[in-house]
Amino acid sequence: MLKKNYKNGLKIENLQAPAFLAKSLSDENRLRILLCISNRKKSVSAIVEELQLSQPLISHHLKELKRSLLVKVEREGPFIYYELADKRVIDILMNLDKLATDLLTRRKTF
Amino acid sequence: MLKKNYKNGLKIENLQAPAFLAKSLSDENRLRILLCISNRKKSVSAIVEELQLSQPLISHHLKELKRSLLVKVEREGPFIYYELADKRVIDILMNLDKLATDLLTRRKTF
DNA sequence: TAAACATATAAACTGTCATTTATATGTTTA
DNA sequence: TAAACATATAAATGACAGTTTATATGTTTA
Repeated sequence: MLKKNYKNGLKIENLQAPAFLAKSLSDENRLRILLCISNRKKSVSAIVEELQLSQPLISHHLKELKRSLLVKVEREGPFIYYELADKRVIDILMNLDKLATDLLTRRKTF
Repeated sequence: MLKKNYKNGLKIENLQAPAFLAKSLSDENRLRILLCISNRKKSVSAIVEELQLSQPLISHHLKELKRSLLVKVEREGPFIYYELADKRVIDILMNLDKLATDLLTRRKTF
């Protein structure tokens, strides 16, 4: 029995990984965190300060981002620094944002 | 007060749209549906047949995909056809899949 | 118009998730 | 070692999402 590959390289029976990554990107606060650390690693308290969210909430989302392997963690004294594991996630975010904008524009135009 | 733009064009205070799109892409069955209609429009029953999921479940997910503007709908007689609203969503899926694969590989390697 | 078919909707259930509040762990400094 | 600080974890809560079962809507055909 032939399984379709959809020439994209995507296999219809194995979409668990991209779905899991997308779920990690589906929360606005997590996107803020990713953007916040997109240029350099930052400590939890620095992220809390920048995003004006509670420390437990930031920690919770960082844990989620770590679970999906999107961030790397590093200790330096009392501080714990988080950084992007792969900058390509920012490109994906840009593409998502562009697509969303275009889809919304089309709906309003037509 | 200057708001950072993160040179990516992404504004940290306006990530609602990409987060919403990502949420739509966060379910494996919805990704299957998107892939299933990636080449040509298909009727609901055709999708049900291909993916071997219940008809109400497919309808439910199609409604969700329509809500996020990712699919277009068209009636032809008794059939209702769904098609991709924008093929770029497939590129995004490919990038998500590649990133996921690489992240997982790295974890197992190091 | 009645029967058959395609699709959508509703209700119910279960599990998951984001957030808050409170507390614990671990590190540095005095 | 005690106090101060940085971060993580736990418990509780309310909201939401995926699935199933049952039924409704809408279209075609006999």
